[in-house]
Amino acid sequence: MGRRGEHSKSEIENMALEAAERLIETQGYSGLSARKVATAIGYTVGSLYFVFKNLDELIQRVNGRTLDQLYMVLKDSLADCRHPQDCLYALGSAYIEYASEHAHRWRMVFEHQPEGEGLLKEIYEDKVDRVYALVERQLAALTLNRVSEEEIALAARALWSGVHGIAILRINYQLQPEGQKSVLPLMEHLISHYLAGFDLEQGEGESLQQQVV
Amino acid sequence: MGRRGEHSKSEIENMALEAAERLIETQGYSGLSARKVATAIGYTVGSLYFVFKNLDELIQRVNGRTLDQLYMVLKDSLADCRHPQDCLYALGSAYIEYASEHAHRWRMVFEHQPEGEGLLKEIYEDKVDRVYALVERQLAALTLNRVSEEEIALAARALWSGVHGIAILRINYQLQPEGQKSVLPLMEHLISHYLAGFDLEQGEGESLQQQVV
DNA sequence: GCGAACAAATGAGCGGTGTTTATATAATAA
DNA sequence: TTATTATATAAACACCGCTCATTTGTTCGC
Repeated sequence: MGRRGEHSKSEIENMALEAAERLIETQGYSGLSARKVATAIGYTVGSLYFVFKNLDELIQRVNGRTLDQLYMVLKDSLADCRHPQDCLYALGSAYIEYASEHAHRWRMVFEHQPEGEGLLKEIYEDKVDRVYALVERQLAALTLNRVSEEEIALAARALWSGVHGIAILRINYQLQPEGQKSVLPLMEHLISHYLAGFDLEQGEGESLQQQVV
Repeated sequence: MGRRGEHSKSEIENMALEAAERLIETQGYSGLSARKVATAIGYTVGSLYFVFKNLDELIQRVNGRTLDQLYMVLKDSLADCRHPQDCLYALGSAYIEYASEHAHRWRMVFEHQPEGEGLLKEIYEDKVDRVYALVERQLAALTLNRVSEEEIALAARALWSGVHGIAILRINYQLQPEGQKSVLPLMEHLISHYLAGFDLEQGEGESLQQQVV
């Protein structure tokens, strides 16, 4: 055997990532295994380890692609909104919809802890930051320059933690009988209340500066 | 061998749960295995399956105990507060502290999906509801009877999703160099802004009733 | 006291996992 | 054409969850 050159290294890489995504999407994390991925692309286990250091790296790569895809979806969701608050609703709606449609793959992004100090981890964090930046931009537009950049960053993380939590609620109950009702009003409720408070408190001097994570 | 009657079934059960908790707390979910638990309590694998249907059930039992413990901690955190908003801060602070101190075990509660339709799952959900009820009680006190019970329940879930997200931020970055700074101001920021918006919008008629999950 | 019945505990075994490595093979260079 | 090099393989290792025939200790009827 040894069909040298039939597929380039990066081709195998792509095939493996796509196969892994398919497995995760349909069977969840527990449905993923090196042998299954290898079989799905017509190779054997060993070849996978020729391309990826280990399964952890493959998962991180899948997560990276998921984050890219999520970013695109969120970015596109801003096409039809004008007022920042509506744009935040649009982002929240798109976020929850994506999480719901790709529940397994989406969950893996947050549940799989990237281990080690590799370059891959930094790329990973940049991708996360890029998603948050979309929220920050809307918050900045909403508050003009009345609020510091740092506080905007923190507000985005606090607010989006809430939207994230609602997305988790959504996918946890989407298989139950009473899970048919929309969760979007809950998301809008959270955002509107939060923003209303933001406008109110502005000027009271309760700064959050320097309070990073 | 066969040391019949040395430990009762429930004794073995308890020993196993404690050993499992220790393993999870120190090595995370991946450090847990039936053989390790069995060895830790001086038995063999087979005996574990005499007490638990499978490893999934053992994990659900561990999660149940974690939820009980979390409930107690949250309940105790309310001892020194008077105003509902301060009580919410206290709950948030206790929640984040518990999550941070028992990160692995706490994460498992949310990341391990209870499978099947067993009785255990319902007990599990009751334990979750009991935790939410602590938040609902403060929100109810804060809004008196201006807000319906159902809306309170939803508000509690929306708000606490945010606090939960902040707790995740906390444990994700607690090992990093810049992770030393407190996340508590971020939590108070979220709660105060959300509550401020709650008071504002009240009366505008944007009801969330019937919008369950 | 003794054998039968029963409950408790074992440990080998099954099919699976991630990962490593010696080996075989196909494409390329000399 | 031969030697080299890059691919791909299959076997092996140690572990995993889980099952079950078997052994063991206890207890009960006689």
